[in-house]
Amino acid sequence: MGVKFTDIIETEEIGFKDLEGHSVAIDTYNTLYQFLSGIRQRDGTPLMDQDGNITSHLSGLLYRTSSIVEKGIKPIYVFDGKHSDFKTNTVMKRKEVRNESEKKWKEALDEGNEEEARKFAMRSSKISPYIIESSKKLLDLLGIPYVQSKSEGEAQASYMVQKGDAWSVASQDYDCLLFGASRTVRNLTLSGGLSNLKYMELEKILANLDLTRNQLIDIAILVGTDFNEGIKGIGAKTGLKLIKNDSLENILKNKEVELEVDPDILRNIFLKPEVNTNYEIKWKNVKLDQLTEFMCEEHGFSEARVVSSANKMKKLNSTQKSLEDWF
DNA sequence: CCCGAGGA
DNA sequence: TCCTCGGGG
Repeated sequence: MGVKFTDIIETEEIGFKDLEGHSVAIDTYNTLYQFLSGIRQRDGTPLMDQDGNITSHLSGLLYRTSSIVEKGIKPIYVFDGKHSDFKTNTVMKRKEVRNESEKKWKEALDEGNEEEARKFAMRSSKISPYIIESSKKLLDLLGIPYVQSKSEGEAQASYMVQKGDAWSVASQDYDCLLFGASRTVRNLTLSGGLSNLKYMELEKILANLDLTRNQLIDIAILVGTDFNEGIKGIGAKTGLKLIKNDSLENILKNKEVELEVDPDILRNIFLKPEVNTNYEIKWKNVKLDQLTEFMCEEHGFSEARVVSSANKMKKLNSTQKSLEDWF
């Protein structure tokens, strides 16, 4: 979900050409959730193999990854580690919504209401250990690097951009700005003939709003994040006005309200997140035999489609090889 | 969500 | 070349 900043943050329209040659650290949790909720039949049933294992995420991951590689983008997938204790409430709430939605999905199915069924099926999606493991296996076979975070995936991805190990983060959430990612790309999808890519640059956003990153974080804390509830009645616009004129501590004192967590602890979640600094980013060749074995034999995918996707992956190695040949 | 066939 | 739509696993 992330912090609700839509009302105060402008995004730039960009095209795939603007990302050509760049590496992108992808918020995997975000991406898998999109696939699991979106890739379904009309009545909400996800794609499944002959044994009943869900394959929606493998479908999405294979086709999207190969397509963005074909466009000259170099993906790095970043997986979540252990979430912060302060996120427990958010995680519990999401779990409750999932369970409720699963019930309502079944009910709608019994009533023969496909549209309703699909809506609730989408909300019932959950990322199980099987989903994670099978996704990592597919990435291995495609030769795409992935990095395991110690905490939030977005924190890790943002760190990698700060380090210069990735050019941009790809996520739907605004949280990466709080984590200090200088560049964030939204809607890194292929859907629709014309792409709907959006771009955010932290420096520009801060300059336009005339804020520091610390102030942006304080606005988020007032509005509410995955780690705290926020203050009732304060949205992005109000939060912006308040923080421009006063400190978070003073605002709270004047309003005679308290946060459930100490502000400095919340600030440090964004300013000093636990990250993995020991990772290797290397794009390798597709392991075609193992890929078809895994995707076609084990999970029932069409061989023609898998081979066609594998062919798109050659773009990565061709650009790398030509560089090696040069030196 | 993404693919690909087929029509405009 | 663009768009729609049915099916994918």
